[in-house]
Amino acid sequence: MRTSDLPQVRSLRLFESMSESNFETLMQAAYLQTFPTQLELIHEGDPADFLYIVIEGCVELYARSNGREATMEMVNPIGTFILAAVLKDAVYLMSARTCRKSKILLLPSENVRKAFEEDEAFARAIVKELASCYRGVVKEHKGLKLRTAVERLSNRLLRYHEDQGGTGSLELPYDKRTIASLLGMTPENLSRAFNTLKPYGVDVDGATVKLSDLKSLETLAKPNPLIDERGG
Amino acid sequence: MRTSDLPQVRSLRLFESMSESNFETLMQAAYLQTFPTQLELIHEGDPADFLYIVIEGCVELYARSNGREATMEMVNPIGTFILAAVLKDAVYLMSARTCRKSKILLLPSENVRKAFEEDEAFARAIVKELASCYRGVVKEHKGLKLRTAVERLSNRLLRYHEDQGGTGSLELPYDKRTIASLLGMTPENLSRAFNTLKPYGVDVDGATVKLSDLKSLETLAKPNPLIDERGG
DNA sequence: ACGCAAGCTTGATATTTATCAAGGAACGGG
DNA sequence: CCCGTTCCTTGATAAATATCAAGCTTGCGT
Repeated sequence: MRTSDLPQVRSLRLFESMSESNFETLMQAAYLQTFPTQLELIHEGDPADFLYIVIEGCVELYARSNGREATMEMVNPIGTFILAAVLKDAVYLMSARTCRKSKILLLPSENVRKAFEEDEAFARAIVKELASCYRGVVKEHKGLKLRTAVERLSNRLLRYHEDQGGTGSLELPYDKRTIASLLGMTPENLSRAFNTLKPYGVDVDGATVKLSDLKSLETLAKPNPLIDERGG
Repeated sequence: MRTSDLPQVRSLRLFESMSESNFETLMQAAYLQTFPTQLELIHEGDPADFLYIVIEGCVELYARSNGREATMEMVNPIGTFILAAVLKDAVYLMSARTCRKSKILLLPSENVRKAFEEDEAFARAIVKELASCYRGVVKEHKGLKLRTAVERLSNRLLRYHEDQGGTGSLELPYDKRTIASLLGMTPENLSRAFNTLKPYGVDVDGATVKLSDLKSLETLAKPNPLIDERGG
């Protein structure tokens, strides 16, 4: 793989405490590939052959059942996905596809598990990472069970707003239909939810959203750190 | 703690590969307590002081936001809860209360983290346990996003039925209102969902449910191992 | 046995969310 | 520049789910 990407990968919490030689061994087994947009990287139910790390671009994790499909999570650089399946040597629970041209690092499962067995620091880092992932899903699940669609949208807007500097304006990072599915609603419903939020100072123009009355939006959204805070 | 409970705890996947001396040290710091029913053991937002292990009885994990409350998970013997919060030294994301008189083992967080630092086998076992927990929540989340209330109930009945030996009859393991909340619906809706399932051979009498037409129920439920299978 | 409380069910209704159908804006390829 | 997508929005309607208000068991304590 190209050495210019290595420092980025190395700086991931997952790898930073790993021994230099184990890191090198692991990276020598890795494949760095660039994929076009909308390419299915993995399919739920398949055995976990690789651990994936998004270097550039963006990946959507989604799942299907019956005829329905739901977006589960979006993975941005530098983020990993499908760690649990790799460690358990189990099948993937989610499918993954690029949502734009993306540079992805693939680490063969066996090598990851070997590094996990041989490098204690790596094993401990994995625990931290998994614990964070676990808490992330629990928060998502809480949001879905305890909030209405409009509340989920409000809180998501507040999150994006803060992520982007809190300037009173934000850019939606994904297609609206993707955001709709991520929030557990249909695209039509997302449109209507945006309309519901107009009186709370939310103005949408394409992917740009202006928040002109944060206080009132927060009163409606009632953000809760035990649902909305990331990394906590 | 009473030594008669030790072998059970030791046999948990989490502890079985731990060194004998580290296990003993950890257990010497532990408290074994019996709690009455409906006692709140932990409250979401509080710092994670203990790792909990249910020895006897049953514990409900639940969460609140706005005025709403939702059951997140039921923990039965011998099961642990709040592992991720303990490892991250973070606050609990969920509250917990006994749903009957319960014997609980409490391991102080610091001792768990110390054992995690000092016992490599324990650290690795924790990874396996966390990966399983993670996949468990992902499955719950998929179920909620991809299935209707009636489908969730059907699949849950099929699961309980199988757990209890597949004799055509099953006992609901919790109050109906708890099951309703666990499945993400109101008690009224659960009642109606049971009525909806009558034509599929589901007959309810108190906590006893008879399944007289498994084939037809399965056709409706469309069970999916990537949602319903535990430990997979 | 009686009365009360808890848990569940049912009915009526309201709210939320999804579906279906159509139309409009934006954008890329020829 | 025009055509044909794709994406989004809107309106009408349907389905799913929640809420509110009784009422019905059941079981427990007295």
